[in-house]
Amino acid sequence: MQQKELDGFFEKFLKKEPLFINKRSLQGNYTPKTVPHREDQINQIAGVLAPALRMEKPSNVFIYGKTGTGKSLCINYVTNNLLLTAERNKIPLKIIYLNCKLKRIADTEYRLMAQLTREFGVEVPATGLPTEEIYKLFVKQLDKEKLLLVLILDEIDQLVHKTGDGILYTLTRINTELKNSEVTIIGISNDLIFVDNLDPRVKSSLSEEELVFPPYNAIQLQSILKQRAKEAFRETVLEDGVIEKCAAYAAREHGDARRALELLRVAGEIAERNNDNKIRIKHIDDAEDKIDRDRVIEQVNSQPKQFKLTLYSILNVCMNGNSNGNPIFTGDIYEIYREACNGCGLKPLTQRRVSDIIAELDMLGIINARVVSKGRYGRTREIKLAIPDSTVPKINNVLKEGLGL
DNA sequence: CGAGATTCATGTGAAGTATACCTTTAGGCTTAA
DNA sequence: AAGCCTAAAGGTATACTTCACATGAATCTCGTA
Repeated sequence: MQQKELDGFFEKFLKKEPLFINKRSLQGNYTPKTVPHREDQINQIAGVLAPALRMEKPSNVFIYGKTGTGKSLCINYVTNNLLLTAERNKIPLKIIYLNCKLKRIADTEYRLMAQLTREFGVEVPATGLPTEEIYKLFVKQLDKEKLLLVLILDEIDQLVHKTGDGILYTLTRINTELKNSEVTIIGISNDLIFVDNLDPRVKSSLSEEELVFPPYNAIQLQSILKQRAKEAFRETVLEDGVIEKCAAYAAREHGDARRALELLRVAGEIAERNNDNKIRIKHIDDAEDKIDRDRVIEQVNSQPKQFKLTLYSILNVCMNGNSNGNPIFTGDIYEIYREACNGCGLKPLTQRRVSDIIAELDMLGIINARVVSKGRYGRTREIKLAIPDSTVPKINNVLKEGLGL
């Protein structure tokens, strides 16, 4: 009986006209044929990088802009084309893109160099070797034959925040050690004031060219959405006002185009799942919830156990005791944390370390933690959840599962 | 009443430790001439 | 004697701990008006 039902379901699914023609064009890593509202930036990047085709080292570039303002997209767009031309003309050009935020991949000097070396097809151990050794290995690989390397470091501010600007210094100086090859560095940062704390030597050599990506406004977002929607959906499936609403939502959050596109895509998926033949405005609201939830859950899940446990403790303190938005403090959390450690057989870390973990959770945007002085009553972090209440229980479950509680 | 000293709870920096992993080296064993 | 394997020695990166000092506004203290 159950089987029959399922059969019917699949049959119906097949007969139904799909909403999507090409879902890919709404996905994050998709590079469209044209990038509207970013002509200036693209031209500038192209202008800077073009000398590479004559085997001259392009200037280093520094790019600022909030998330979803098209930084990665434009870089991708330009470098892809550059690479094509280079291949056609047999120019030895290599482009490496690295996101420095990725835990355990490129978040320390050693790991960054190791990852770069791996890009040349050389396996390097995750630990054990001196960083210097890896550096030499990388230089050797790079200098084996004439090559222009364009190194794109995304979210470079995170890296510097964690490990200081020593890496950038070595990287900007690497050209002096190379005989055949040359390296151009493109740094991407969300943080506009981050450069000010850099060693002046690094600063000047890294930002030979600077480029700012302003946020998209609602009108621009609309046109982007329309362009992509045309590729993604069949013609009649969008209810009036859907695009406008997506754009408005995203404009509200510093013009984040990635978010707008995701909103539209997820709304489509929800509509499809509900057997609706149109994407309606209410689907967007559902989509917004779902995206927030999924993003946080994914982020939470990729954290190490101790981070999860710390977050779990924060969640518990927030929900149980003084729930209604009252801030909570490091001390409270550490107490609960210790208890929770007993609960799941994990060895408790020191408060010192937990304090650092809380700071990192703050950096990730899962919580808001602010150092406040409470006068006579000491000094502590004031911690608030940065995730919507509706998703808290779900995340709590995810954490419990991950910790075996 | 107000200026300065005190105080609390924890932030924060530096140095040390444990662990996991790496390469090098020396010793011991096997093998083949 | 040469070749190969193994274990010890000596090294590193990373996550964490230990120690010690820094912070900064509420509160206290005490001199002065």
